[in-house]
Amino acid sequence: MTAHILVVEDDPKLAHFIESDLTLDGYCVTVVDNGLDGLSAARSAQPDLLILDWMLPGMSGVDLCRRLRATGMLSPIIMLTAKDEVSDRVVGLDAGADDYLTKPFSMEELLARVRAHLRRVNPEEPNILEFDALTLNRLTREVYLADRRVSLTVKEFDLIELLLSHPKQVFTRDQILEKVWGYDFMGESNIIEVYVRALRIKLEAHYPLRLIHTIRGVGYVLRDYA
Amino acid sequence: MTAHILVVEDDPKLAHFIESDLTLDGYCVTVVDNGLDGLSAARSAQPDLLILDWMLPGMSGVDLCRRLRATGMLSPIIMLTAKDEVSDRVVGLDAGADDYLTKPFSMEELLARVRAHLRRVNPEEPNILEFDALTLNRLTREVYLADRRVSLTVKEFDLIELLLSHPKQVFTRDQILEKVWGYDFMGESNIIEVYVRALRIKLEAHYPLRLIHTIRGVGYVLRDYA
DNA sequence: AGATTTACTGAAAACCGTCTAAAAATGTTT
DNA sequence: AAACATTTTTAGACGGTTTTCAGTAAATCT
Repeated sequence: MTAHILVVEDDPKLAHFIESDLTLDGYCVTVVDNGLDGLSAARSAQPDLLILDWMLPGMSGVDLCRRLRATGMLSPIIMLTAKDEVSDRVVGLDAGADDYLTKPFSMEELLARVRAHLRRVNPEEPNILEFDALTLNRLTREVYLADRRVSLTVKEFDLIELLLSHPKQVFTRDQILEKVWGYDFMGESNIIEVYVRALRIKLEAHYPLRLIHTIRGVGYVLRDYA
Repeated sequence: MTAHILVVEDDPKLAHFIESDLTLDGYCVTVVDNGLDGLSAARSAQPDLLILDWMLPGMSGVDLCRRLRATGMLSPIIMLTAKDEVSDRVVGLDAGADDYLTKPFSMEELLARVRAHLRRVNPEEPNILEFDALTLNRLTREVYLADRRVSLTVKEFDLIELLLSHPKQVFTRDQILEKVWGYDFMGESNIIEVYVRALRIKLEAHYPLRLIHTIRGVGYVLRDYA
């Protein structure tokens, strides 16, 4: 789920910066400090994105990039370099790099590019969610159940969208409260029950099967069996 | 289980804010107000994460950080500072800090970073646990025994989850009470026996082998031999 | 073997979570 | 401003879960 990023950087200080910022942004990060290790790490870990330094001991970032592309690596590659001549840039892109960042650069910039590339490869979450006879369209904010449109309020929609985003996965009350209502904590309230009931009434009015199930003491799930 | 956090902060007001917020988030928090105490507290308590103020009486946070790293402290360190010059940031990260927060900051921000760092160090546990014919899915909160779904109550689930997290490891009654019930102490009660029995009945109804074994005088184990 | 400790069993009691319906509060449209 | 829709709160009923209790069985020790 969370994207895995491989960083090949021999400057320990810079490597540490990059690692901590990427990690903070929620990525799973692996750092190695030379080209050979980069090659094997890339092959075994199958990262979703690679960040390679131009200059590396053993094998240069460009060579590493070329060899990875030659052996079928498709994930986006961002090159880091101290030089900014066009010729170098051409060499890098020619070797198969997708992007090119010249030192010094800000972490914001790196993070922005990482996000952009990952978004491109990993198309954002689908706009259509489906489960059993349920279909939800995030763009039109419409929900259909067995080809019949079900009209929902905002909160009802957000709730079913959450459940539909991970069918069969049990969501705790706290998770629901946080995702749908944005509350971190909330002293006793049965707002969730009220909305689950509203949804059930609307869904089960024209469909015989219960889809939203109560997991007593925990929360709720979307699934097609009892 | 619950992460232990050491806070070294000499401003009593800020220290109190941090302590109460972290405690509310479920962490076990220790607060000291100077570098020397911080050093000894860090060595004796082995915290999972440290929050150090940049400016401290006696020993600065940077020095403290450097000395801790020099003596093998591996836990993530978050520095708090009023300055935000890049040079300081570099000095801090250079001393071995993992992160850096400039005052004033919101508690949400601090909590988010704390969570992020702890998540990195303590990689979350697997969602699927298996042993013998038993399979437990933490996301769907379902337990299968020999391809047959076993429906469990919350406490039953939590108990089998604990046993399943370390098959063949004997759990004492106290451990079970703490992990499943959250009780630290409890005058005589046979809740555990009652729940073990409930689990055995449900599991052994369709499976011939006893998986939960009693270790007399100690507690219980999950294993496939007597 | 008998005494003593420890665990198991079955059922009742207490407790708590969820459902339900309706009213109150809030927001939106006409 | 009135009418309507949505969101949130309130309160009681219901039922499953959790816990306690008392009696029985099994293991350990003398």
